[in-house]
Amino acid sequence: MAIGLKDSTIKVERPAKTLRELALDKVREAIDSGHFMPGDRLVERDLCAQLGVSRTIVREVLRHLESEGLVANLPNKGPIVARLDADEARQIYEIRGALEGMAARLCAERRDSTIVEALEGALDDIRHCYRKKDMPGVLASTSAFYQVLFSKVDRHVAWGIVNLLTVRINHLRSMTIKTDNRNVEGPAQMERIIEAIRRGDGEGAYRAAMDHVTSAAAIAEAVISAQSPAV
Amino acid sequence: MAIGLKDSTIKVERPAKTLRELALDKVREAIDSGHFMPGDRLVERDLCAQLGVSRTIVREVLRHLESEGLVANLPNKGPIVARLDADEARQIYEIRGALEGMAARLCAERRDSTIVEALEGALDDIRHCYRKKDMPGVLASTSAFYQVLFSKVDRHVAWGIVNLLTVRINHLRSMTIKTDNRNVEGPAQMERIIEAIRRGDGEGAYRAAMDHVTSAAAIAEAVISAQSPAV
DNA sequence: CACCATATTATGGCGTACCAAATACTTATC
DNA sequence: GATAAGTATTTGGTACGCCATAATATGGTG
Repeated sequence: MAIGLKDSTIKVERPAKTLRELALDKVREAIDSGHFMPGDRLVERDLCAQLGVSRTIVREVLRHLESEGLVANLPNKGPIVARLDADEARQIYEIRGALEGMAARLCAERRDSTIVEALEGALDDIRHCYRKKDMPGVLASTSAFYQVLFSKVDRHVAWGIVNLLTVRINHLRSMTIKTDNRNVEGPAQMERIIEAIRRGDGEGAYRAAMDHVTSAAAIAEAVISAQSPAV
Repeated sequence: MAIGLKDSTIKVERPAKTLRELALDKVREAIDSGHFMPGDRLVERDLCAQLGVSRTIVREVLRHLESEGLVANLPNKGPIVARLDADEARQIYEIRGALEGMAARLCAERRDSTIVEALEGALDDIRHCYRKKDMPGVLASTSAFYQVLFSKVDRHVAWGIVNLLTVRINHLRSMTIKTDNRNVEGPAQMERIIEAIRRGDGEGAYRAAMDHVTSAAAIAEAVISAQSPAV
């Protein structure tokens, strides 16, 4: 397992991550864990101190996050954690719907039983995490579910984009999965995706994947409008 | 004032671009103009000299391009201009199809006559550039056409992604538009998109946009397999 | 002559110090 | 009390230096 992308060799994934990559992960993690809230200023030298790295690194990390859309840069004022408004969130969910629907369709058309098995496995993980109330686990295994969808049909570019977008709505995701009934509705929708793929119904798989994202988006919309009554 | 991220106000776009942004544009331009070829090493200190900026800037630029996928970083060897293989190009065209199809559908469903007018205008530009054999102009006005598609339904996130992907296949694009008959086939396909939008046919607009990308992808595939007989 | 160990070089990774310009915050003066 | 002047704060940008590693050259030894 964990075949990765294309290396047939048995190389160690990350022999030595650079300090920059470590710092990047830390800051990203800090943002979507809520340690840095949207709108917070990210003062370079403060980050240097907190991360224990030089300004060079911090600047590169901030640029990277900026190009990912997690950080916004106010001219002559510096970087802040990007705010996510309802409209942007809506667009992100919409794009995910289009891409995940596409992947689901391709999976259905490929008629490969290992796809169904892998998806069932991921779905089991999700249900298991829900039962244990392991919410980070739910997020991770949900991502794993979709990763199967994309990687089984070798769509790593699309998967990269979905991942990029997902980071930006991560805090919304953690709220949507805690919603009443999402623990049964979510897996049920994913089961429908699997069903459509199993019977080779591309159109049905597309719609099922789309439905899943759409309902998540609806919950997210409710959440976002509840938490910011007045922008 | 300055509500935050999206300014619908009439602010001057770039009163003062930072040096870093200038350098970023320069390098990006150098890559897709072919000044730097895929596989070329991008030695930091050389770039400093060529651009006349400090290493800090160069590094930030390289990181940015890396996250855009235009530059790849070989561990312990440094950055090179990313190679684009046929499979990746195929995936990029596929994603563009999904997103542009989505935008076209939304345009059709909105039933706004100004959309049709704007698209006709852009298409006229394209035809005009073809007549003048102004190939960079064709590329630019084709982009403008699609930008209308996305911006008229306020999908700037999707537009951003399409743009990101487009940069990576830019040299392919410049070859596809030079293909025999593309100067009549391309505009004809775009006309069909407009027609579907005009009659409010969402599904038709989706398919027409998809067709246009698909045929471009087919040409690109031919080009890429012709220019690299053996990888 | 073949081969292995040791320099040298090129380059990325990382850090420090410094300057200039813009913004925000005080303070002093009238 | 309001305004002008001065002072931090912080980014944008530069210059330089150090270390680690990989590739290449060099040289010595059997």
